[in-house]
Amino acid sequence: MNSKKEGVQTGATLIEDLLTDLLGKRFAQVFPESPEAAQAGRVIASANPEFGDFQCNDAMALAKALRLSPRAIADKIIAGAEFPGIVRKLEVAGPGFINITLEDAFIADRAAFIATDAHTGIPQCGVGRKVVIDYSSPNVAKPMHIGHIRSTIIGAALDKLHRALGYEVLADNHIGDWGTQFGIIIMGYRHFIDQAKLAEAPASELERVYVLSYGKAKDDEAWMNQCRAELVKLQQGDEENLKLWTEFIRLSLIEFDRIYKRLGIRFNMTRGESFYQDALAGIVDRLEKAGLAKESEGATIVDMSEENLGVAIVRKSDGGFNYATTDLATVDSRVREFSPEKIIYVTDERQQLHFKQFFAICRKTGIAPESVDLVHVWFGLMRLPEGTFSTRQGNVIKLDALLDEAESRALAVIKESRPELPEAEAKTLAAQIGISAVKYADLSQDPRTLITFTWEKALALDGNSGPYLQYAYARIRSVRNKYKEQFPDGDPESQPLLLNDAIERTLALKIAMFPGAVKKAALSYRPCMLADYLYDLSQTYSSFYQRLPFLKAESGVRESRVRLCGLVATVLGNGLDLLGISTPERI
RNA sequence: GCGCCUGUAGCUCAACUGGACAGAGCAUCAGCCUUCGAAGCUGAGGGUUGUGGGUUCGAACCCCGCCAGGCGCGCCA
Repeated sequence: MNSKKEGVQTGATLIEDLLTDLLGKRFAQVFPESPEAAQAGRVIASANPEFGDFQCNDAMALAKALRLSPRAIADKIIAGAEFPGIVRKLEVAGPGFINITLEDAFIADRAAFIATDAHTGIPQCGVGRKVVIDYSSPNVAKPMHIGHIRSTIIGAALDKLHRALGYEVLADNHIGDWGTQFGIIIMGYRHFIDQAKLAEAPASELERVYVLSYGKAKDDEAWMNQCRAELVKLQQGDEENLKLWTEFIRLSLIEFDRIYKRLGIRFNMTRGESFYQDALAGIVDRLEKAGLAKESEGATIVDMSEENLGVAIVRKSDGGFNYATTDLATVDSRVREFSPEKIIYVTDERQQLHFKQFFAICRKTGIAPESVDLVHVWFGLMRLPEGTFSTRQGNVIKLDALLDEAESRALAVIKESRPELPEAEAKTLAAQIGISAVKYADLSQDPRTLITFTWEKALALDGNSGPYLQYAYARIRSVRNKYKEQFPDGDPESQPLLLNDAIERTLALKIAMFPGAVKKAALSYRPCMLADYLYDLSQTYSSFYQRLPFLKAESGVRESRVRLCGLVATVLGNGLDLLGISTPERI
C-alpha cells in the first residue's frame, strides 16, 4: 500500500539485513581495495533511541586495517550516502558510530506490512528444510515433575519458532520406556501394587512401587537378583512381563497426554527408547568394524580420552546396551527415515558430556553426515533455595501440583477483579492465565541460567509475566471493540499511520522489528529473545495507551492510533502463540 | 584430581554475542482511576558487573590467576 507510493519494496527482508546490505555496499564502494571493508557494514538496532534507530560500529573495527581514524572512515561512508525512502539521517557520533534514523514513512510501511503478510513478516528461511526436535522425554512409570518442565516448555517454543520460519518440524517425544528400571518395577508391581490407586493415579502408584522395590533391592541381594531376572525375561520376550510393560507404558502415556493437553503441547510422534532396541547390536557392530569400539573390562567402549571426551560405554559387561547406544541408533534412524537438516535435543546441563561424546561418534562413523547439524540445547537445573530437588528428600514438586497451584492463584485474582464472572468461565480463564504464568517464567530467561524455584516467581501475575502480556493483549482487543461500537462505519486499516508523536513512532518501529526477534530467538535457540521483545513491546504499548487518547482523538488521528493498536495485537497475539501462551480476548 | 557451566541493584533476571551514561520486574518510597480495562502508568532511591591482572580505540562479555557455587567424569538415563 504505502510502500508503492514510496516506491520502496522491501518485502520480508529484515530491516537490519536491509540496512546491512545498503551499508555493506557503501563500505565496499568507498574502500574497494580493502578485503576487511568488503565484510563490513553490519547494522544492529540502536542501543539507545537518542542515537537513532539503528547503528553500525564497523568503522571503528576497520581503523587498523585502513590506517585511518574511525571517525574519518565513518565520515567517508556517510558522505553523499543517500537511501531515499528508507533513511532520513545518517550521522557519525562518539568515536565513530554511524547512527541511522529511518524515515517515518518507511517505519509505517514496515509496521503495516506485518498485518498484510501471510507470515506476519517473518522471513521464511526454513522452507524446504526439515528439523527434528527431541524434547520433554519423560520416563515411563514416573510422574512428570518440575524437572521436566524446562525441556517441555523450551522445546515446544523452539518447535513453534522453527515452524514460524517455515521449517518442517518433527517433534519427537523420546520417552524412557526401556531399561533396567523395569525389572525393579515389575517386582514392585507384583508385590506392592494397590489397584485402586493405580486406577486413580497410575504414574504415582507405579512410582510408589518402584521406590519400594528399589529400596528393597539395595539391601536385599535376593530381591535384586529377582529384579534382574525379571528384566532378562522381559528382554527375552516373556509374555507375562511384556504384557505388564505394555500396560505401564499405556498408563503412563495417558497421564503424559493429560499434562501435555493442559500445557497445549503436541508431538508429531512418540518414539521411546524401546523403538530402537532391535538396532542396537548392529550399531555396536558398526562401531567395532570401524575400529572405534573396543573391549574393556568386559564392556564395549569408545575411548575418546585423547580428545578430552572420556569414555563412552556402548555395551555393558552384562551384554546390555545403554543410552549412548540408543541415542546413536536413534540418530541413525532419524537420518535414514527423515533426512533432516538439523536434530535438536533439549535436555538439562548434566548431559553435556554425553552429547559431545555421541555427536563425535556420529561424525566419525557417518551415522550423521556433516550435512546434518546436531544441536544440544541445554538448560540449567531447577533447584530450591535450600538445595536441589531430590526424590529421596521428597521435595520434588509434581507438574500437576505446580499447574494446580498456578491455576488456583490465578482464580483468586480473577474472583477479585471480575466477581460477576460465572464459575466455569472463571476456571477456564484461570487455567489460561495460570499456565501462561508458568510458561512465561521459564521462557523469559536464558535457558542456561540455573533456576532457583520459588512459587512467587514461577507464578507471578504482574510485572514481567505472562499475565501482563495477556492483559495488554486483552486491553487492546477491547479498544478495537469499543471503536467498532462507536464508529461502526470506520475502517482504521484504510487510513494512513501517522507517527507524529514520539511514542507512536517508537511503537511502530518496535512492531516492525517483530520478525527479527522471531528469527533471532529461533536461530539462537533462546525463546527468551522473543519473550523479551514482547515484553518490551507491551511496555511501550502501555505507555502509548496511557499517554495518548485513541477514541477521543480527532478523526484520522483516531484511525491511525486504533490501527496501531491492531498491529500491536497482531504481533502480540502471534508472538505469544509462538511461546505457547494463550491470548484470551477478555481477562 | 581432571573437565564443563555460572557469578550483574536487597531478591529474580536482561544487556541483541566486543560498543555509547549497565536495563527491567519484585520489594521500598512518592504520585496517577466520576475520560478508551489500575493484572496498568509516571517518578525516586538502589551498581567498583565475585576478585586481581591482561588484550583492545572500547570489556559484564575475550585471555590468565585466584574466590564462591552448580554439574559431570566406565557399566542409570
